[in-house]
Amino acid sequence: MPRRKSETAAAPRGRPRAYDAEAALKQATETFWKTGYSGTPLDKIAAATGMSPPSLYAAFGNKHALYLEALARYWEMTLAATREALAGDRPLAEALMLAYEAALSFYFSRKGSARGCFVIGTAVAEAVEDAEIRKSVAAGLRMLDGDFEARFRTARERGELKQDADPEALALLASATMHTIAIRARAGARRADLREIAHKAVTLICGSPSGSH
Amino acid sequence: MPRRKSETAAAPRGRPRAYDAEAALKQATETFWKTGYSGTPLDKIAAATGMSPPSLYAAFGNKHALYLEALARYWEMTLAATREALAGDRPLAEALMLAYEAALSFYFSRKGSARGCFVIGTAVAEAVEDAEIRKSVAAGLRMLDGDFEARFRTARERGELKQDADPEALALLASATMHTIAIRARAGARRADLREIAHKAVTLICGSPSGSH
DNA sequence: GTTTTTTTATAACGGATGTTATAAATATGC
DNA sequence: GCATATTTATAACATCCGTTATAAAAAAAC
Repeated sequence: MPRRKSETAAAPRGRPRAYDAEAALKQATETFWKTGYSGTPLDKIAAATGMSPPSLYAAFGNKHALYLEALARYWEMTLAATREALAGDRPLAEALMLAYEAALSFYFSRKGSARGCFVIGTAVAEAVEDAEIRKSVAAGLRMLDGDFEARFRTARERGELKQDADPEALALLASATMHTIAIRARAGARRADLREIAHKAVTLICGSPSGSH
Repeated sequence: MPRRKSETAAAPRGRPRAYDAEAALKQATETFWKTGYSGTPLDKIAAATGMSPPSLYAAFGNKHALYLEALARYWEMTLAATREALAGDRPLAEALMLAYEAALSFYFSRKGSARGCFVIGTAVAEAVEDAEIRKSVAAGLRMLDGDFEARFRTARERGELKQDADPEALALLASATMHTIAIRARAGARRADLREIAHKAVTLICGSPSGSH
């Protein structure tokens, strides 16, 4: 019995696409990550994705739209990772450390080379003159703040924090810790040192250490 | 009585320079600040400084050397401002707030437009692929950490902090607060909100507020 | 005033940039 | 097999990029 292909729609009429848009976006992100938006010519994107410039334009519009898509996808992935780390019944300090560990796994590529945060390493540079990028950065930062604040609020309700603790202020310090790690990773800091920094920050933020120390 | 010109050396032989290298570097910095290193063509630098490309090359070498000089000068100025804020007999929380206020006065131009930190807004983007810029960023971050740590150490000696306080860890949070402010300023945050963030962070870092609240 | 020295302005250089026109290639529908 | 539809690869495009050659301009030295 000849089974249908897994795609729901019928095969389109013309020559089939030779690229996978999802995979291409991922590789484009990797390329922007290294040299930034202004610093990355479209040739490099074409080489990294294996797509020709016309295919890139057909798939994404233009360089700017492609970058915005990469930026949006990065926010989705990292915010999801943070939320997952903060969710669940883990103790507060453990949850925070998990969030920073998740971030570090983004900041260091699989080969171990430090590239830092995509947002802070590439979007922040464009944010002043590019309103769309600035808007994306501001919205993402707000989301991160909100996720941390919600977790601290929960912690206070659970009795993990003193009743007079300020969830908003603690969230700012938690975000700040994320930011400083992102910056330091791009400046060449070693992963172990950044983990240590995160641990020191978590210890101070939570009042008392959770694990060792 | 004909007084000598203030310059010590005798007038040089050829046609006199029409530019002031110091002022030009300042204007070049302002230009890089907005659109980053990769995003700023030399034409814009020439227009901002009023210098022709050959004069720029004679004065600074090339675009890369010019940027490095701007970066070095920025570090000098901001680190000096931080040190000055932290020096003296001011209470700890007041000294910290002064340091953040000094930073904010860099992050917002005289016309009030937000541009954030020059390092985080322009150098961090290049740091991954440019070893010289990365080195400058890393060194500057280390200095900032050190200045904060020294102040916290002094505070502990003076009894402003509990005897078991960890100056290194506190310095990391103080630096992180600086970094998060720098990022948010470039993402369009208002100055008053950033001042508020700084105040919240200082309150947490110092244990108890110094001024109001 | 002529020579020498340095800086200036103009324009050029080769190559890179983002984007698009053109035509060949590869699929479906009949 | 032929017409139709879509994507591909190649190359062109106008412009911009960082950098430098060239010659005029402006000062001191003699």
